[in-house]
Amino acid sequence: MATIYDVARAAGVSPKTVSRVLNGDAPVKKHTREAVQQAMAEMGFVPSSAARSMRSNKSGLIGLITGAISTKPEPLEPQGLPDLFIVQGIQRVIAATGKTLMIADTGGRFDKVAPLINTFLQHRVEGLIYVAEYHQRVDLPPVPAGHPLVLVNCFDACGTPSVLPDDRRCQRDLVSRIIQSGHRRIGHLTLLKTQAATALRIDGYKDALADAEIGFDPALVITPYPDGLMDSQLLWDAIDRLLTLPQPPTVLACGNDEMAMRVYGILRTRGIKVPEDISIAGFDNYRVIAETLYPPLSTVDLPYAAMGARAADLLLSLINGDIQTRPTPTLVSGPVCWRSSVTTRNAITLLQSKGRIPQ
Amino acid sequence: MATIYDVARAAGVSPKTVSRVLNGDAPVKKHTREAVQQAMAEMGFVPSSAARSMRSNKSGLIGLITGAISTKPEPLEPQGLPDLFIVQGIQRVIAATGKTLMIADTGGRFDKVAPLINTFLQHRVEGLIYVAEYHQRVDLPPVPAGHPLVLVNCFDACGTPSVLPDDRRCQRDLVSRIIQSGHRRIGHLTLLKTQAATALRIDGYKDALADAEIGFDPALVITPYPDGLMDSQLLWDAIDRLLTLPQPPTVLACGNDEMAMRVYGILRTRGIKVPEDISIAGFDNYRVIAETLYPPLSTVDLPYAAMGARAADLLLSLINGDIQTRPTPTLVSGPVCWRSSVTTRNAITLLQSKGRIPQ
DNA sequence: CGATGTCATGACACCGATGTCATAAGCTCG
DNA sequence: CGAGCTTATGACATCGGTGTCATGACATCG
Repeated sequence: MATIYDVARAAGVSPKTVSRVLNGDAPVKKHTREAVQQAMAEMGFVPSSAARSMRSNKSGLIGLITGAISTKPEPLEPQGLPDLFIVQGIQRVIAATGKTLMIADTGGRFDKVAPLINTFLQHRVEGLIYVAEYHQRVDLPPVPAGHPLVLVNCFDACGTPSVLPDDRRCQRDLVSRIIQSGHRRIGHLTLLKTQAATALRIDGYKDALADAEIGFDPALVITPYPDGLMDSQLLWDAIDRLLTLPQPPTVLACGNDEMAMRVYGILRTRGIKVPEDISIAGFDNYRVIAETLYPPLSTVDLPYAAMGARAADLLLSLINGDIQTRPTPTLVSGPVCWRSSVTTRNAITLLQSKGRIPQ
Repeated sequence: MATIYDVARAAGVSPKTVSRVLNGDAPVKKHTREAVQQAMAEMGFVPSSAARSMRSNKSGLIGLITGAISTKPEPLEPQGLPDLFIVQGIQRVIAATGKTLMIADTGGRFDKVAPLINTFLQHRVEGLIYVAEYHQRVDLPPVPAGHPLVLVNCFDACGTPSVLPDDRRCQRDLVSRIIQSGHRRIGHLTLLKTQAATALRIDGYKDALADAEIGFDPALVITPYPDGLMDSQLLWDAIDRLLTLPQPPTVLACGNDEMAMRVYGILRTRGIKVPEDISIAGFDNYRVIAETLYPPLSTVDLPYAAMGARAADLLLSLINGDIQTRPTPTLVSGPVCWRSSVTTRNAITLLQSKGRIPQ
């Protein structure tokens, strides 16, 4: 591969002049410049970023660690790959700055994180991003000082800057929108209790109820898969428990769009129509599901790409030294995506259930 | 950041000795080695791969270009992100060799491919992989000689080594399995005619029919979205045309799992039961869909991860010079995933439809 | 006209590893 | 005991760019 020395010889100038043409950091006579450019083109010269970064101590690299790209232990968690959208968002912002992203995944094994960080440090990355597969607490191996690190979709105990989904606000917005449509009894099928998002979303659910001055009924909140095993029978049992309540819910707000999809299937085989008999809402706006289901699913968009973009911006600020550290996590929320899986209950029904009009 | 010179000074040895400890390529007295290792640990020394690769002319980097990680122009094609699984497979193989993967995406814009290749060349990648989003022909900008390139999920006119899904064989296997279950009239809802996979799959469909000595009826093969616009009405029209045939199909083999999912929804709103009234099969084994649908979807696994792994193996061989070029594309197929969306028709029905038993 | 300044270019050192060769110490063996 | 060998270590050049400083050719100005 040709070097600036080869180019310099061919163009009859010094290597330094070639460097100047490359970077445009000092004036070069037009005639000289063109000779150099022609030589570069003829020889197919491509500058070596290794040599460049060695001298300048700037690699132009950003390291990204995720479990996203890898299959988990098997079987693949059908999580919905939200982390991939986070990577998208990061990629877009980083690419726009001319830096290059190095992506590595842990293959699901946490003990690979330290070696991966080491590899990145060898490449002298200017910053590191860690993307978790779902909202969780993590405990990363220590990163030497002077290497900015941003966590996305996760947080740690030592106040590392992080970008998190605003589960509470999203759930609140969704439930508020449902209430606005006239529903008063809202069932909530949660994800696992162990997931950080679950408690936050229950808080958001309660917030929305409180805003509308609706009392909270714990019987309406159920965790269908308490042990993480996704069994249709368990899901039906949970739904059944809700539907046989003295005052059954008119809508089921599911922990995510995938669960909503399962609920669709189960209800239909039981002869219950969606949304005529009962309304369904999801969470995540996992579009392949939400837009393809019939009827299309009302859900709330967890803006994973935006989270990624925010994280990248934050990292770039840290690299530039614009800001020091941000101990408070950055919360990102997304819009409610209203489709047709939740019916509008009319005002009379609404007022009746509020007790303002006798039934 | 500490260098081997700093370490050498701290340990009272020469830089070269530190290098020997690092690489273990020459004997070092135990006492000396331990002193060096301790110094390295204390100073948090991490070798610079830039310096290393400059001297050795080996970067240990593999460049991967894809549109996978990026949102397309908007709206996001709900393709199913198969290319991400390809990236998984590549990642796993590359990581096992100790090399590092640099991933960049085109953001859907083809004109970004050339600059991305250039960036990778600057980093002196040892090889390049291009991953397409769906089986297609591509025409990449030229890559300078001496840089191995492998195409995945795509091929070009100049015989660049490529790894492709064996659409024909997969479709044949799936249809054969359907025939084995007693079906004789098999509807086929194809993807776009412009997609490379479509013609191959129709060939596979015909192969399976021929194997079972069933005549091919062109009326059973329909492209529901001829213009690429996914409209439920168009899909219903296509299904309706099939169901109103003199001899309607007993099963619908869909172009992919997502289409199958839409078909589920549409049939149900028309009061047609799956699989009692009509069986459905998909394509891709997009698990979030295939396993979550109710009933779970019979489909065929396009082993994207395996394709990625094969591509990475192929690239590594090219880098090592083990092989020259492989002008024939490598075809990869996957197993039929039999679930419960296709019913078994009993032998009498089968024989009747073959005309061997009078009805 | 000479002092001063600007422009275009080159010489040279340097970034941090490693390959090559040299060398000192220790050992074997005739 | 010294030639010859192995072992452990160091000096130095090198990879391909870029930062620093120097230099020669002109232009400007008092």
